[in-house]
Amino acid sequence: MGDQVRRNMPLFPMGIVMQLTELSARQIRYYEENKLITPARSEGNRRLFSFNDVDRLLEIKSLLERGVNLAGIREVFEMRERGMQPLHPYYRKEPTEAELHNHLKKELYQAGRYGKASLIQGELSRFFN
DNA sequence: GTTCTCACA
DNA sequence: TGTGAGTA
Repeated sequence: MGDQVRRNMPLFPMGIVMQLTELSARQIRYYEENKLITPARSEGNRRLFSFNDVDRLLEIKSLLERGVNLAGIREVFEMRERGMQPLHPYYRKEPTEAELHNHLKKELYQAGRYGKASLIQGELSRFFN
């Protein structure tokens, strides 16, 4: 058995994953709806999460706390799966206060010009990569 | 007892 | 996102 298959082996039920990630069942199911994770199912239709699923949930939680929305997170995972770069969230460089302020200042300016502040989060995902 | 889907005084 | 209903 390779590590790859071991990582994707369906093992944990909802309750365990909730404790491991400190996310509510509601949130976990919601992220699944958005295709951020695709846990397997038991015969009784119970979700069975793999080690990778838990890992991804922790990343989702981390990105969410940094202001990235689900669409942005989807892009992050998509890029990684397309083998663009071995970018691991923990290797990613944290933006400095100055960079962040400057970036938000520009975003808010653009948002003001077009009247859509909702673009901020989507743009943010690119900034963090 | 736990998880699932669905829906919202 | 929380929460309650009614199941499996």
